[in-house]
Amino acid sequence: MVELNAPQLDTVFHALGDATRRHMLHALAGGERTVGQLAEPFAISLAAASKHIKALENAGLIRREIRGRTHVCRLDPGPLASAHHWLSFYERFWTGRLDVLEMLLRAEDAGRSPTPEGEEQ
Amino acid sequence: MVELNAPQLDTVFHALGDATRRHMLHALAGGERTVGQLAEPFAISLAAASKHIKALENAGLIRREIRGRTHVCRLDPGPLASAHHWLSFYERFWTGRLDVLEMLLRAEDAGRSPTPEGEEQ
DNA sequence: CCTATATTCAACCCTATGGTTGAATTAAAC
DNA sequence: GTTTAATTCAACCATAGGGTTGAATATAGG
Repeated sequence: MVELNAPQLDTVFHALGDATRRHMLHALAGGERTVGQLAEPFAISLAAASKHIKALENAGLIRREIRGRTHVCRLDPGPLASAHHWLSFYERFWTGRLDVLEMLLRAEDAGRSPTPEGEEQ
Repeated sequence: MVELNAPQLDTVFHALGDATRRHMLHALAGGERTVGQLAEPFAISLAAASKHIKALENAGLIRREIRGRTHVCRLDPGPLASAHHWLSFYERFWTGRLDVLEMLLRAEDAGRSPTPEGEEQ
C-alpha cells in the first residue's frame, strides 16, 4: 500500500469531506461512469460536477480516460486504502484491545513533558 | 459502532483534512492533553490552535473537560471508527477479493442504463 | 486583592471552495 | 459541413477556512 504523505492525505480527506463527492465515489464503485452520469443525480450544473470530479481526480481517488468526446472515470482505490490505513492507527481505541492500547501508549508517550497520569484509565 | 450520516461524515472528514488537526489527534492518542499542550508544537497562535481544537470537538473526534482554567482534551474514537467503517466499503477494491468484488458489482449495478462492460477487468 | 496563566472571543484579512452562467472546445452524427 | 452532444473554461459571486492581533474571561497563586 502506498503511504500518503501529509499533503496527499489533506487532499484525500478533503475530497471525502463532501457528500456529493462521496456519492460519486459510491457510483464509481459500480463501475465506470462518464462525467454526465456522475453529475446526473445532483441538482447542480455540469460545471460544478466537473469541479467535484476534478477534486476527486486531484486526490488520486479516480482516473479519467478520454474516449472521444466523453470522459470515462473509474475508481482508484489506492488513496482510499491509504486513508483506511491511516485510520487503522486509531483502531485500538475503539476495539477492546486495551492490552495493545496500553503497550502502544507507553511506548509512544515515553519521553514527554510532565506526562499526564490519567491515560484514559 | 455509530453510523454517521452525511453531514457528520462531512465534518469528520473535513476535520481530518488538515495536517495540524491530524497531528493533534495523534498527540491525543498518547493520552489527555491541554489546549496549550496541543498547540505547542505548531508555529501558530493559540487562537488558531483553539479553532482547530474546536473543529475536532465539533466533529466529535475529541471531548473537552474544563478543569479550572485549563481545558483537558481526550480522543473520542467513535467518529474515527465510523470513518474507518465508511472506507471499509471500498476495501474490496484494494484487496485481492475479486470474487466478492464482482458479486457486489453485479448486485449493485443491476438496473442501470447501458451499463458499461469494462468493470475494472 | 493583585497578578500571572490558560483559554476564548471578536474583528479583521486573504485565500479557497462551491456554486452560477455563458462561451469555447471537441468529437460524434447526420 | 452543419448540427448536436459532452465537457471544460473563464469570470464572477457568496461563504467558509485558517491565520493574525488585541481585548475579555476566568481561575490559580502569592
